[in-house]
Amino acid sequence: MAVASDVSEASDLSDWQTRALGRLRGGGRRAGGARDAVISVLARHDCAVSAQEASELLTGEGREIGIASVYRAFETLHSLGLVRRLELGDGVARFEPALPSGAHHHHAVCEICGDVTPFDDEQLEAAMSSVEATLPHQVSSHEVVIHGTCAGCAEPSAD
Amino acid sequence: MAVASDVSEASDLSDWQTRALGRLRGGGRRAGGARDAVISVLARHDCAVSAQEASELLTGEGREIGIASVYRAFETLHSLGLVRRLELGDGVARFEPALPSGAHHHHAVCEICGDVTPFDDEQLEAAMSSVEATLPHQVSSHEVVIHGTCAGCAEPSAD
DNA sequence: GTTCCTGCAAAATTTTTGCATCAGT
DNA sequence: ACTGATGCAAAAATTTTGCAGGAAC
Repeated sequence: MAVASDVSEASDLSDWQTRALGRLRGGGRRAGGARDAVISVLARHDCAVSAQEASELLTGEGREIGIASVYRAFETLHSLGLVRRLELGDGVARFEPALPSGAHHHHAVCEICGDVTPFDDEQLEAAMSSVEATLPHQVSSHEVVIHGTCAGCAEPSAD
Repeated sequence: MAVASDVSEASDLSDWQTRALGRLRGGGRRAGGARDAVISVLARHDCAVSAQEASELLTGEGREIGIASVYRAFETLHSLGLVRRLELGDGVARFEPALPSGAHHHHAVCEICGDVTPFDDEQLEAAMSSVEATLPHQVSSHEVVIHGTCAGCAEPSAD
């Protein structure tokens, strides 16, 4: 299956949220509203959320968080390995939960509307592993970004 | 072979430079020193050059170019499909020649020293093609970024 | 009460834009 | 001369940092 949106991921995300909160507490850190809020946004959206988006989503649900706190939350989570940091080509950093299972997906970005579609593929991961084995690097992560036009934007409608 | 640095690419790059200059002339555009300078930097470096780097390289060889002109040159070349635009994870856009053959490579970035190593792999490209076929997108390009620690930085030397 | 967190504002970066000047055709 | 290219400076956008006030333990 190419598009990653299994039901199983729902519980993974719930686990992730619990784990993230636990890791923060365990590290001598405090519960702080802003950080929990950012974690909850990530847990609900899973895929590629920017600081702006997280801030707007939270504002939309009545939970207004300073943008600096959002960036700081992302930074903290990233340094703990709890989120992946992505750049999809528009000059904005995005973050998404790093699941303990190592499960992850990649992204197809529409050059017209900017829509981001997640996908995953076993053979692609296998090929990545092979390539990584040939590099002298100690690989910690990888990301694949596909650029193109999404089905909606490519539609031969009004032309 | 994993690391892309064939001798054959040298002539590809020479061709690319000629072609890029031709395309600019053909589009009613003028020769302008800044744009030619940026093209020559890309042709010589091939791999992932940022605006800052291009500017510094040119300054280093006595050819001082305004940073705005460098950005404008990249933009023009990108809109003509002559360069690929990349983001490797540090919040900076990088550009490299888009060869007419479609030949391209990907990048491994060291998280310690920031060094960028190009690589390519046929099987990886094949896997990418397969995945792309399953997407409803009209794919125009793709990029793969591997994050990790390079051999030099991983060395168990002074510890 | 102490320590960490949060938010605002200011700063630092990267990239874009306006405008007057300069260069290619 | 005309038109587009360039450079400088200002603006815009994204991200980071300083600091005072507030919250968690």
